[in-house]
Amino acid sequence: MSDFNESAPAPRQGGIAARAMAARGAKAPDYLSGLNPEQRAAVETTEGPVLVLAGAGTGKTRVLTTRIAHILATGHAWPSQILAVTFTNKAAREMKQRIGLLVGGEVEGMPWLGTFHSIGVKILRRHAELVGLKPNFTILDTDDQIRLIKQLIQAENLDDKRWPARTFATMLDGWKNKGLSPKDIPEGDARAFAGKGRQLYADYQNRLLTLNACDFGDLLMHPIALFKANPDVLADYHRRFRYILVDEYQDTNVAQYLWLRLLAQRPRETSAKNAPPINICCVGDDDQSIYGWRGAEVDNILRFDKDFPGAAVIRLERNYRSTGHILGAASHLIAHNEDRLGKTLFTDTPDPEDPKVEVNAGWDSEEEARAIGEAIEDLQRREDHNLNDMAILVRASFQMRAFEDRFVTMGLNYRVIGGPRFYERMEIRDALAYFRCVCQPADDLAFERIVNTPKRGLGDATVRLVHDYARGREIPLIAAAGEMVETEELKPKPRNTLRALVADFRRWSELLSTSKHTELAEQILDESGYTEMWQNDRSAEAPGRLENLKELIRSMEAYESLPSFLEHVALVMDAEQENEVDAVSIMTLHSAKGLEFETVFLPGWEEGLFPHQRALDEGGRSGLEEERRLAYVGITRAKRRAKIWFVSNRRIHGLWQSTIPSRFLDELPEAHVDVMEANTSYGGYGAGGFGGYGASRWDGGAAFKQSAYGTPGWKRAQAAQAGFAGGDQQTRGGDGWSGGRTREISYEAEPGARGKSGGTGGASGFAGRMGADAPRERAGRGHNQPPKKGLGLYSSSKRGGPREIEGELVAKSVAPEASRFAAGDRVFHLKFGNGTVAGVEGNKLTVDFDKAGQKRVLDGFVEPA
DNA sequence: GCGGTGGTACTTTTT
DNA sequence: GTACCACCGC
Repeated sequence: MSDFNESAPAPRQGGIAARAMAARGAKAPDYLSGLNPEQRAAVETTEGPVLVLAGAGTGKTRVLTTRIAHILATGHAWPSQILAVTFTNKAAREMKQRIGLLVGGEVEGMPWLGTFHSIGVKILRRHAELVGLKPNFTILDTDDQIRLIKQLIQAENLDDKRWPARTFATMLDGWKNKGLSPKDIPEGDARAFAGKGRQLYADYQNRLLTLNACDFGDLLMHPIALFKANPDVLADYHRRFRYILVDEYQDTNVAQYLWLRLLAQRPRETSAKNAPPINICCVGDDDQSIYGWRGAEVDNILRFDKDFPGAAVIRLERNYRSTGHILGAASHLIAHNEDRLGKTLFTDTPDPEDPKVEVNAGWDSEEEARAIGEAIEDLQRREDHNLNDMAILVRASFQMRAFEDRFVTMGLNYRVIGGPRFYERMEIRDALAYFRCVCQPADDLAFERIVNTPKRGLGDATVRLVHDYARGREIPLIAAAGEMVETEELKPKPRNTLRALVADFRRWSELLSTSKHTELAEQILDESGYTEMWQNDRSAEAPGRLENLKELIRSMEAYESLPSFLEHVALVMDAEQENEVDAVSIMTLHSAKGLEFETVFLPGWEEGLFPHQRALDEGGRSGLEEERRLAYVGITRAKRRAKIWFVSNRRIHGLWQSTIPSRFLDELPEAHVDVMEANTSYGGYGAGGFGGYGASRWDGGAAFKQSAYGTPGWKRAQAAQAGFAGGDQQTRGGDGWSGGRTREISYEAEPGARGKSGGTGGASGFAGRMGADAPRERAGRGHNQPPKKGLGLYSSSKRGGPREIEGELVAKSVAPEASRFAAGDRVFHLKFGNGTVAGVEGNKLTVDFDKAGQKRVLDGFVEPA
């Protein structure tokens, strides 16, 4: 293994360079100034295992990057001797950039800074043959994986409806997260899939080997197996990596843990007695572990000092991000968790002017969206607050819809973070499949994807024949196709088409070494008819897809060849997005981790949604604790303002349910919280206990500031709700949503509510807000009346709604001013396509779309056709 | 090869 | 309620 020839001997700790540094060191180097004592300890404790428990906003990334700079500056190691792993490409990019700021170009010499997966590939490419792969193996994405599994399930003669490939893929993922190979999986799992669980897993792995392919899990599994089976290889890495740094350690799964342990610990009976130690430093926050559901083991961080005896544990608790109220609220909340190492965040700069955390109540999700929209405009107007500094963090993505709808009608710029990503779009995947076939003619999955895209008359029947032929001879599909077109086995028409296609691929492959890769890529898409397919497509998405294809080619410029671009794409499924327009961000709590905003809106704090019922049902207490950590993450994203909302009615799976406030609200400390009086809103929790949780201070009006809850309006409203919810209960049943936490409607508490069916009495309470008839209808029918109102503009998002076009689809005109369009104009809309303006009202247009029918849209969303 | 229909699922998401 | 998928019929 002379892979490491470039690795010069490490500067030893006692070495001259290091001592010189130390001697000079009374005066701390620049990069250390500005660190607080704990941060500095975390940076300077270079030797031995170190666990840095870095609370939210305590300068975690700074510590990590400064530590690396320090190791380099003091001559403890060369850049190539540092292994630094992150979870996401984004984190890796940021780290690299920040190290660059500290040490300059030296960061370029850090080949081992990257995600677990990218480093995994790197290792695997060097030793591919040791696990039965060729070094140019392909990395499958989830799509390919599922198609492959499906084939295997069918090959086993299992009903793929009863045994969906998706489910198997999830199990597979779980096994690989735990580092289990087919022989290691639990008996129960082995018996899954009609007793074929283990068999299928083994088949799947074999199939991957013949395809010369890996899935994401294998990028960790293979290196682990490789290290175990080849101690000499592992020893080489031991010699190489002097310093190992791990970001977000609380998110590591078992496989990643095993991988790290192999790299960080020499076997005890090592011959290299005098070998220098390997120093591992893990940075994380147990309170921000929110990925248990995808295999992360908080336990890894909780157990660190047992795994690495003598570990120094350094706590970073000084928070530089948020106000005292926000920290107070978040800390008090998270203190309800039992399984934690315990940290208390504090700030040095409390300010009496700081706003407390707000809790607001609303009637339903539409009202919630409206009120938040108003709050946003208010901040914008009165405080000159940038939209870019505000975010709405939701528990589940279906919540986004209400905000999108509302903001579109308001003309408020927004951006949805984390929708379907660039490389996941159909057209991009198709294009990539073409490129893969050209670069790796054995990539059957890619070939299957595009044989008949665009439609060229090579349907299932033909493909099956080619498949059988290929199987029989154990050759790839393209090769099989190439042979078959010379025989009589196919009917003339498909034979000719297939012959042409095979010839195309052959030709493109030959151009691989001579043409410029961007030109070749374009040529492939043109000659295959793929571009044309979208040009001929009259649907509204087609122009966007063509644009995406162009963007794909453009982004290839940065790479030197098609294969190197494909590798990048396989590992980096996100694409950078612009932040140039001022817009409110809407995203899930999960995707908010690591971000910060001046103002954060946290809607949907209701039992069943947050904490999510499923987390409770499936995860029990630890599920609840993870939900609580999610809440903690949410609150700590805010620098200055956190505004929490809950509503009393929400539609889940199509049914309107009455909901009760989240238990997390009760876990917030009163001292740091303001309960807002509902002014434009009605939030009703007058009656009833917190089923099983005793009284909540949200149950009564008492806790509400300047309570309006004694007023007649409030009482009527309450009555209306009791009547409504009472009826609602019948329809709800035990459908999983309600679980044991169904709101107990307390007629006793509000006797007047009964019989009257509440509605009419409540009307005045709602009038002007809900529309005078809404409550009557709701309460009167007694169940499942959607508190429907409003125009239902923008029925919005199937995939490809605003979410997909993200950032481009923010309304351009915010102020309702005269429209630049007039009736009769032809216009184009990113989502609805072409249409004719039927009417104009300020900046709102009524447009008859050719495809989508008549819609009302803001003129900022369309352009002249 | 398509388009309509019916059945089903429906938290969170990276690589 | 709705979105997606799979299947069936033309």
